[in-house]
Amino acid sequence: MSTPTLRDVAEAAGVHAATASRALNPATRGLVNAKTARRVMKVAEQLGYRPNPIARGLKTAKSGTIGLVIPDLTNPLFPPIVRGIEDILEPAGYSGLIVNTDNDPHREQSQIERLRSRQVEGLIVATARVHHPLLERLHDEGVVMVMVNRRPEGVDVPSITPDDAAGIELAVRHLADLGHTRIAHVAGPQSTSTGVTRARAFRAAIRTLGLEDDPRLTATAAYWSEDAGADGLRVLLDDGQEFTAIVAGNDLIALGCYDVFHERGITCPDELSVVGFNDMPFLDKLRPPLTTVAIPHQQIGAEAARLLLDAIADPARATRSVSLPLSLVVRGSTARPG
Amino acid sequence: MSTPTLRDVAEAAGVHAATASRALNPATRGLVNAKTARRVMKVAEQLGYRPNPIARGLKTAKSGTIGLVIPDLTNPLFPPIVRGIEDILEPAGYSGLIVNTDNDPHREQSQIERLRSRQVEGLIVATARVHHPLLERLHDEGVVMVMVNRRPEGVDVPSITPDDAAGIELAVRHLADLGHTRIAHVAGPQSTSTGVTRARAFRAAIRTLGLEDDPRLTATAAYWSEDAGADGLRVLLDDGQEFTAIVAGNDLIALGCYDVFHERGITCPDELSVVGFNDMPFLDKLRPPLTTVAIPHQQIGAEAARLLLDAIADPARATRSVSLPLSLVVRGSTARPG
DNA sequence: CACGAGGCTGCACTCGTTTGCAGTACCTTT
DNA sequence: AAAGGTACTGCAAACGAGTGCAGCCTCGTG
Repeated sequence: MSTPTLRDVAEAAGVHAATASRALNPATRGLVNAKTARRVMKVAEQLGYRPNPIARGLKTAKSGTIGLVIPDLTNPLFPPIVRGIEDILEPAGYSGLIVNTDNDPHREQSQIERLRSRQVEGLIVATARVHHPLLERLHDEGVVMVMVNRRPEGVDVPSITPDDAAGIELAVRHLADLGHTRIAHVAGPQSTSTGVTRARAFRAAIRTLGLEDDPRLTATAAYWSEDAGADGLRVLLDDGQEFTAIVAGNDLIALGCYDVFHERGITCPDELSVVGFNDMPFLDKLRPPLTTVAIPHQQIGAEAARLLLDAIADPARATRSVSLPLSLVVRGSTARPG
Repeated sequence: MSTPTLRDVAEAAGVHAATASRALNPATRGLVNAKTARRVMKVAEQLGYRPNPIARGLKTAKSGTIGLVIPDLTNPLFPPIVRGIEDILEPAGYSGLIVNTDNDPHREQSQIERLRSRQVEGLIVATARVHHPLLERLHDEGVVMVMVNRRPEGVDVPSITPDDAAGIELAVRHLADLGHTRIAHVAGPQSTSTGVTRARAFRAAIRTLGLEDDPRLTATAAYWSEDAGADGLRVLLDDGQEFTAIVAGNDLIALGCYDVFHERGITCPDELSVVGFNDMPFLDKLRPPLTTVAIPHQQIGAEAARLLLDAIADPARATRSVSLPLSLVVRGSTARPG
């Protein structure tokens, strides 16, 4: 026979199913005789009874699942975030349902529909599009959600973001400490909020540290990609700019810089230092290993899950947002200027 | 008000809930008058009706979910597999529930318990332990499952595995074609089935290609790790063996070889060629980019999902197992012998 | 000793959907 | 015109657990 039901337990313990239900539920256990409760629990244990969450969900309108909306699990950015989320969800008795949107708005919409029809109790959204009417609508409909890696615009939704500005300052300060004075920035696309924030933070850090604040030392990559990063650095180089260090908008852009080094016979870190952003896996395997700003992905995920659970428990609570501190991982791509 | 229920639709369409149910379900639609069916469907559409899978699951004892048991999502091996699985599951109306075991048998057990109590209809297991009493028990209890990356021992369960032997032969043949005759192998731990299979395949390939079959050209790494790989190569080198190319048990071991090259001033590929195994992400970013055998991770996941869906649809069907062909990705770490 | 008050427990209904069975109406056939 | 079929449709009972309500028993109190 298959898994025992509540009735089986009740029968075996010689009580009514209702009593068994109350005995097994810590919240209602006080309503039943302590001795009876113990007996029921023991029988349940012996029979290996597991409450059927589907049946429970039907009655309580709670599914015990939450939806994780991400662009693509294959992007190494997300697995640690997901892991962090699951680690919090699991002890709380929740499970995560992952959907990939591939950054396609239609897919995103239909995937979220799927999640909603599966009765998820909340959403953790990690997709990156800036303006987002769908999310506004969901929020209006009372769907509980939390955003990750991006501060929502207009919508009153809690969010978890890395403190980009502080991270950039960490990078610049590290280079300044090494003795660099002319530092360049290959920024990410200025159509993304991260790209803008980091570029702005770069200039701010340069100024507060009293370094040379030359707008010509900033190039912009068209995409968050290796190729675009390489192009960005080439522009700087072909422009005849002089600099001894580069702060890249993210790790992929830094990898693009590596390609240009190779192509033009520049040695790193002797002639040019680079620091990346994100701390993707395997960066320590590069030659030279890349110095980068590490984002606490797992912690971000965990924090997001905690926020969501709070919001589910008490939807009225004021939305709060968290900005997590970053750290610098110093490896071999940065050194004193030659 | 919240999402409309089947009864709401039925009422709005002027029929009984049972009729609405039949009209909405393609399988039973033939039982109801075509005109009525159309009306019901139109009303459902207008009201934005979404069947509640929880209620449906309660009645049909099908949850529409399947469990994905993996050691750690953070390991870059798994995201593509998971992605491949989800891509098949989704159009079939299923969702995957991911759990991480961290290779801890206790955790594995409790996680699988969790999945079962959530009424998953099947399991895709990608954990690596060799002997596995838990899985045998589950199989005996009639739990439908599929194994990934590992052929089950003793248990009669379908599995999807990469064709390791063919992959190794690809690597050896590539090196032979380049002109190498004395090829070494830094094997993975011989306590793992993959380690054994690949080492055996290596010797077999050497012989079929008529190369020098010298047992002293094989060293064994104690773990699937960079350090262990480095140690393996050092043994070979210190032994005074002569060879011009290395087939590494996997990419991490190959990375270990890179470390030794660096440490002893050996240039790759001029003095020594290397080929890895797995095609981890970012291998193309190394200097030199690593030639390696690529495993079709996503396809493996997809195939596993297909097999599982088949098994769910028809549990009686004979278990079949699939071995997927691999391909060689030629990059910069292999060249003609100097 | 009678009565009221708790403390427990059981009854029965509910959640939203599916499905066997019974019924109705209409059509065909003899 | 009656009998039998067919094509629908409705009724009601599930699935497994949660919960308001009523009833029972027991104990304490006046």
